[in-house]
Amino acid sequence: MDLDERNKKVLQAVIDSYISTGAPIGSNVLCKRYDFGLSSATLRNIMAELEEMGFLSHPHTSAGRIPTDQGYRYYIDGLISTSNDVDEIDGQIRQTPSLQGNDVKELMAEASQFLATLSHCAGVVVAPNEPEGQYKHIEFVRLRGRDVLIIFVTASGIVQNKLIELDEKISQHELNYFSSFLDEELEERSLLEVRRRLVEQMQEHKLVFTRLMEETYRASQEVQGRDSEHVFIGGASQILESPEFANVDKMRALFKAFEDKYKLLKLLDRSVTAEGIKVFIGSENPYFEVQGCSMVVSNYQAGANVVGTLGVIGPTRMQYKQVIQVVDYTAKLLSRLLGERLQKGLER
Amino acid sequence: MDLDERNKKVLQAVIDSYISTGAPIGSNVLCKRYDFGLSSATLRNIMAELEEMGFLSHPHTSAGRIPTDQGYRYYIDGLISTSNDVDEIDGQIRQTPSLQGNDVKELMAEASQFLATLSHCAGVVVAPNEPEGQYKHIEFVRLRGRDVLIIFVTASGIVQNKLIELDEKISQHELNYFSSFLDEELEERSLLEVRRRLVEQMQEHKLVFTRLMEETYRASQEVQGRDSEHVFIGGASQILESPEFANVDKMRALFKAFEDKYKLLKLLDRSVTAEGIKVFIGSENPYFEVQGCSMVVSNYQAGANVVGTLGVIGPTRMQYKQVIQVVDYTAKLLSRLLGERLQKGLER
DNA sequence: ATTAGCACTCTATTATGGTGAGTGCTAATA
DNA sequence: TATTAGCACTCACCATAATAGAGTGCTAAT
Repeated sequence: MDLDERNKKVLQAVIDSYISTGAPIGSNVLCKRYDFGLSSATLRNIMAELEEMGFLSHPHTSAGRIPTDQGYRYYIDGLISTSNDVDEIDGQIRQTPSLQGNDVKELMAEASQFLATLSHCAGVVVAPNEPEGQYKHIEFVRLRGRDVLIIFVTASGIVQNKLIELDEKISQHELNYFSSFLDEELEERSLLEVRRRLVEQMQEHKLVFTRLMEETYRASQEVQGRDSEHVFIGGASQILESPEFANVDKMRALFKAFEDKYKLLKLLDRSVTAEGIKVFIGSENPYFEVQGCSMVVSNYQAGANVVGTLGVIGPTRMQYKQVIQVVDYTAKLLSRLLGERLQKGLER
Repeated sequence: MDLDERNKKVLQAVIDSYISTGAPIGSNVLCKRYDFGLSSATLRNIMAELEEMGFLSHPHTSAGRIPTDQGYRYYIDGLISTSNDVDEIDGQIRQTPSLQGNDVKELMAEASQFLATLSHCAGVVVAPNEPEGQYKHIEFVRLRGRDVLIIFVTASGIVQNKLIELDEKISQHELNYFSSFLDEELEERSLLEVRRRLVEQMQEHKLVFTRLMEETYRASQEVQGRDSEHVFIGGASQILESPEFANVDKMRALFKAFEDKYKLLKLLDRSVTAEGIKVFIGSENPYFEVQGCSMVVSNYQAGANVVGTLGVIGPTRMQYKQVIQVVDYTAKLLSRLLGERLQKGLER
């Protein structure tokens, strides 16, 4: 399905126009606004052709053309492959305060807000999941005789805490002993190894500590858990600004979808397999039921490993050029920040 | 401004009807649906009187009556003082899964969701703030030479962590020493005392530890911090179900307001001074600009102290009876759970 | 004091016609 | 052969008008 150079230009123009005005565009306006050296009649023929091929459509007989999802797809594929232009949003990014959260969760929340502000879409960030992440420290704090607070720390500074109730009393002294034991045992291991090691240990020592080990095991799972607490949505109200969501039912559907963070999580996790920016247009995404939405997503890294996903959700008619740049920038920014944190955790 | 028994009944009926149907009610329908033993003409006179007094109003000449904010106020004041009826929502509450979060934050998020589900409004919970809360433990984890992770734990099991960079290198051994020192020094003290003590200590020891103390001080502030991270909103999309928000602009305004959690925080913190349920109707609340909203809020406790606020935000036309019961129930439930946690932390 | 009756008011709904942007087709043109 | 001018036709959109119906306020009778 390849297009003539001229047709390509016309398609581009139609989509550009539609993206910026939101109104269907007719042959006359197109002819006047862009300089094709062609008459409106010829444009009409071309547009009819593009419609035939599935790139454009008609809201009704006497309206102008609007892009179909397939049209957007063609447009964006062209965009991504040739996106070496100067950063047009550079100025905006400079003006926006950067991320500085201490806590990883804080950082994620800020990043989602950052995305939203710059893209005028809802920003979504899935918190890091590092099976290769390194164990750093475990701490047990005895509260009452049988109640113990477990604090699990990874090298990149993620802290997971958990309140449990043991079957038997245990002293703080014993807890400290056990914590040093684990620190020594698990030092420098990856979370995956940590869990394997814990299982082995549990089979050896069939003691009081078994329960503690079990819970430590759970904590190590939770630290890289994939539940709704690990999804951050910022600036959802940005979407409400766009006229395509000036419809009450659509809004409702959208916010319902946002509340089901778990689904969103699965969606984002599955969507992004390869590295780099990915764009999902309208119906292309089977998991997100809301009509007329697109997603622009990317991976981010901590050190050498891809650990999470971030992106934006907005109307299909969005400013893809800018949005792609913003998502790309944010992914790189977050990767850099996490990389730094990781460095701090690993060096000695 | 006291009402005749008969007028009271009519007002009650009008508001009941309006709350359940959402449509202005006329004298004819009122006459047929409720059994006053009065003709529609008499009701017309009464309604005109109630309007005169400011309890009812007219959308336009030939429409039925709807309650004013003042009308609601009267209605609710009567409601609260006489709310000793059987729990009508009892069944629903039993069917709804209860709160079980481990982490305090998780618990708060669950509570906001719980409120929303039962009240069909947005649920809001402000996380506990306990100046009287007790210090339990501090832990310093050395990451790289100058980077240290501070973990601050209170008796009720709240964990606050913070990543800092010192000016000088420091060994894990020194950190452990300092942590034991602080644990001994601050044991059993309230957060308020902890901060006072830290200031004193800082003046005595003008050493490397000063920076650590400073940051410990900050962590102790943050643990009872009052920033946007401490506000939990659940089920905001519930509000979208009600027809009064079927208006796009209102929706927008509402969600904008929800995103400004900081403002919401101040609003809730200020609103509730006395104990017990409070209801804010429409314009009564000067800080929340969205028109047509009411709030039902209550305090909750940890042990003997009031530590936080929770409630719901919904359309002025909400099922106050049920909602009040739900908010009351949730506040008590949360108080109980926090009380239990606190017990665990304090006993030895 | 209450009620029946009635004229009046105002919204909501439906019907109607005009307007204009845009198309598709045909015939003329380069 | 590709392009263009011209023209009839379509259809959403808007404003206006007409109608129906719910509800009121007032007056006079009970």
